[in-house]
Amino acid sequence: MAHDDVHPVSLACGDCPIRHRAVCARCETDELEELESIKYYRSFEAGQTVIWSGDKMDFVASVVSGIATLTQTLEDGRTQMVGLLLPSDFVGRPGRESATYNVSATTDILMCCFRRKPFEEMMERTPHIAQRLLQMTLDELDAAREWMLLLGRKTAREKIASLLSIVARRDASIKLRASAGRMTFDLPLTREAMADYLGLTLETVSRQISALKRDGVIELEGKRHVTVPDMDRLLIEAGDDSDGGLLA
Amino acid sequence: MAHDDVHPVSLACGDCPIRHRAVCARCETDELEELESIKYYRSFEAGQTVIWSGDKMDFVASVVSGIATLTQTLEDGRTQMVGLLLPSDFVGRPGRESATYNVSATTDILMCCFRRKPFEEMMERTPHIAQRLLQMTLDELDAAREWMLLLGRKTAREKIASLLSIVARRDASIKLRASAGRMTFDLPLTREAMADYLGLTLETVSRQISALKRDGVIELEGKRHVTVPDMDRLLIEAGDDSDGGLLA
DNA sequence: AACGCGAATTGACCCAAATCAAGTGGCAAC
DNA sequence: GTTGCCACTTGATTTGGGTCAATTCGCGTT
Repeated sequence: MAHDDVHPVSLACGDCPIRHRAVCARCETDELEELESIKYYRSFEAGQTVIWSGDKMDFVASVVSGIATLTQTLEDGRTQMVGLLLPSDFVGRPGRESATYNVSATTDILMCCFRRKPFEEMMERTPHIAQRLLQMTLDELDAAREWMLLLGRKTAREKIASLLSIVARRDASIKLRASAGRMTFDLPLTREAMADYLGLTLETVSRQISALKRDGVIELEGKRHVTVPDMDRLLIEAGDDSDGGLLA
Repeated sequence: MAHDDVHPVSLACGDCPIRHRAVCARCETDELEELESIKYYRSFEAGQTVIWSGDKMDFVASVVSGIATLTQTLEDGRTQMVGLLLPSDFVGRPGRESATYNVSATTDILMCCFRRKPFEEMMERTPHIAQRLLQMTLDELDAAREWMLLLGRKTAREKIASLLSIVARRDASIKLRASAGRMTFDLPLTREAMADYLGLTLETVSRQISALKRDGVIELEGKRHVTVPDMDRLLIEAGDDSDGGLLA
């Protein structure tokens, strides 16, 4: 309902919290200055839609803070999340006129937007940007492929355990804590969003979370706050690697 | 069983059938010459494994001819295809030591391989390569996301219809024929490979193909040769867009 | 012509997850 | 403190696709 949108704030790139992880990570000072000249900030409230699939999109952007989702829909309303956007993640595709997915804010978010045309031109001239974007895109492709394995072959219980371990791992990496043994974190998603992520119904999500709780794999405080007493146990439930991914 | 591998043939890049669609598409003559110096050909027979997930991989490559698959596996043997590699598609990730997926030849294939280290160095210096690779990777990411919608939300019948329409569309684009009305093509995959692609069992694939035949959506000649009398009908069965994707 | 073999089909049965339908619990508004 | 709303839970029932098992269909070999 609210509009917010174009933001008064103008953060200097040097002070930006995602400076070293976003699409601008490899940029030199002079390149940053050029980016500054084509950037602007927009913010959205939790629940708002950032862009509708098919809409004209005259910018690309980085998520500065908060969480957003990419979703695809069949006409009869079935929806599948195809991307989870965390701080530093990139939205939009250079060279593409219109959006191919719905983008929605899950929490309040702040986005650093670049006007598309100037950004594309700059990308042609600035290998640092194209190189970084390539790296990020390859990472996303890997994530998408892992997700495909989950969607195609895992059971509901394994899907939930996988999602929990992904959130736990991410949370640990932000807080710089080891992702082993006992862990605690908040679920940034509603049951429905989890269902859309995992290709399940929200009822099944709820039941499986209850089952994992009953079996002592997780502990719950309220609906969203999760404690994992034994991370290895959770990883086994997720069905990935028997060895908690210590190698490689 | 057979070994083939390093190929005696040395095709000049100028005469290469995938010259204008592969990772080298944007390269100038001098850049091509440099690529020539680090490239070599390898061929594999249908059914052979090109690389095992986790193996050291000291090359990246383009598929020149034939079809290969990328698959991921859970320890208990459940497998999911996560990529279908057609001529001009790229295999391997610059900057990564070892393979993350199993790559197998579905038909006999020929691959144009580049030694990884020199390729990576060249990519740093040659924006044309990084730019093209970015474009290709973004396309693959889009394909992966469409695939995720299929895996997460489509019914078995819709999955089969979607796969058939993908194959039909690709076949039409190669033969430069309109992809409307009556169409005929060969399935390049076994029932099992289709099942791995779609997150189904091979029995379900077989049953749904029989059902589509029974309902007149497709006609079969042998196991592999398919005729679609009405492409629009198939697209409706696939569940994507009610309007056969005429817009955009 | 008989054999063997892998790919595919078909049937009978079963089960995990979807669907349909009540409830519960927390919290903001009046 | 009552009302209403929304996110979530839980139960009963159905069902789509998986599992197990038997054939069948090419097709190359001898």
